[in-house]
Amino acid sequence: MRIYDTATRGLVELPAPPGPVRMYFCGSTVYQRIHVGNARPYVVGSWYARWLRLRGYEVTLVHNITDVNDKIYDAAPGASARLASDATRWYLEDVGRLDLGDPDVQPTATETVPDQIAAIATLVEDGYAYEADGDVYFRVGRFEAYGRLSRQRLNEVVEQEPNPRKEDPRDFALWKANKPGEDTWWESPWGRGRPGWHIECSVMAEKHLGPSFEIHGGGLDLVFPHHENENAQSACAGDGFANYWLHNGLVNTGGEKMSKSLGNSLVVSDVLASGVRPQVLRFLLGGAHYRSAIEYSEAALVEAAAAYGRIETFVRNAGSDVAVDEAAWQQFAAAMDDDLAISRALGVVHNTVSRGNAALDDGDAVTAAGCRATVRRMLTVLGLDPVEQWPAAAGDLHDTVGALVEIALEARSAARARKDFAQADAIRDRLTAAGVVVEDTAGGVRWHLSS
RNA sequence: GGCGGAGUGGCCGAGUGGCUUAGGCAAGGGCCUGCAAAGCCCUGUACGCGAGUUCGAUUCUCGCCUCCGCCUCCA
Repeated sequence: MRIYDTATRGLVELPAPPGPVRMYFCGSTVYQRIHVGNARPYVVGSWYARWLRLRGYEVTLVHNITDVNDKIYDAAPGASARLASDATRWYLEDVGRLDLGDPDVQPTATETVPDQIAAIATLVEDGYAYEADGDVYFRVGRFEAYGRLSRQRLNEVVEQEPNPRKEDPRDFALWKANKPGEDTWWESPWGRGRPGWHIECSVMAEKHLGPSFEIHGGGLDLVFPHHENENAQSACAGDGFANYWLHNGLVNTGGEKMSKSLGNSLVVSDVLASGVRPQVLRFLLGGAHYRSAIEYSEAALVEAAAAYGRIETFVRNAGSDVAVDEAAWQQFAAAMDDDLAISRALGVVHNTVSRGNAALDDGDAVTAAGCRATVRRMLTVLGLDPVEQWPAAAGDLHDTVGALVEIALEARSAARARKDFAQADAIRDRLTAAGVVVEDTAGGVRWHLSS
């Protein structure tokens, strides 16, 4: 199993199963509903974890929730705690609707504040940090590896707002003294305040995964300064931090990155409410290599739905499963083992679908069923198995709905047999209006409920 | 200005020093079909520009152009 590591800019071989593989992904700052871009690291993290588990690794997956932040104060003056807890609930709802199974732990920054204060105190004691007027800053100069992850040159890093409290303009805040209007705060050895963004993640990761763990992930836009700073805080003590850094490409819309601050966010809950199926959204977000940027648009969504629909139709048409085609599975697995080369893996899926369709055309039901079993096994790893998504009635002709539909279809067949096409079409139209999609295929008449 | 990434056929998107040069979507032709849907078969010869290395480069090197991200909150 190979994985691309941002720190070394190359592929590295993961230790053999069972690992362990402990993974931490930066989740979202919660002050509004998550957008499609926020969903990508969630999808990528889940898929990585699912694949590693299938390969026999012991995986622990942590996705954090940042629920204390300037943005939250700004968005809800005087009611930041309330907004944070509402938005945390929204986050969990939205991410749950993506339907990929829950991460093992989803810690919040606020529940970890005491640990953060302890971590900051240790850094101060050891001389890596200093207090200044109720703020605490990390001494960047004390950590000689600073800049190595993001390959920034320290002297080129420009500070935007000069801050006279800092010893060095590149130092960053670990603890921020309470300011007027900031209505969520904690007591600390340095007075009232709240933690900085970077220390939150460091502490949440180490609390749940230990001082040293395998993979730290997040969006490509977090490499600098966020991950660089996390690394500095956590690695300066000499007990390590993340062994590998994994970054997903961004989701663009209209040619530029989707982000809350640019105001071009497309919110996951709206997208799903508009009728886009979660599996299509996942198919779109995962269809390209996880490290490249993807463009999110109406057209992209339509294409993803068409591509996924082809696979789904085949699974619907191919009858029941028999033994998996090992050769195809091996090709798929080889792509997945190569830093989760999803596009290549999906190519194998599509090839298997084509082979299955051709077999169906030739009346070779056994080959078709084998392809179906193979496709389903591949898609299950990605949480995309169509059968699992279908309403139970569609797969079971023995329940009430199925029995009624069967009766209607028999009447239609009889009408067709006596060339009464007007009657046959009328029956089909009635079924369609009732949400039952009827298809005449090489293998006979099939039906399913429209989504 | 500094750091990093990318430019592939109508669109999306893999990949490779030459070999059968993925795959999907869309398009055209054919087959099947009462119609429709689904499916099958066929068609399209692409790698930003300019040099260089090489017997041969889309793939390696250099230069250039363009785009994106980061350097400030950001998945």
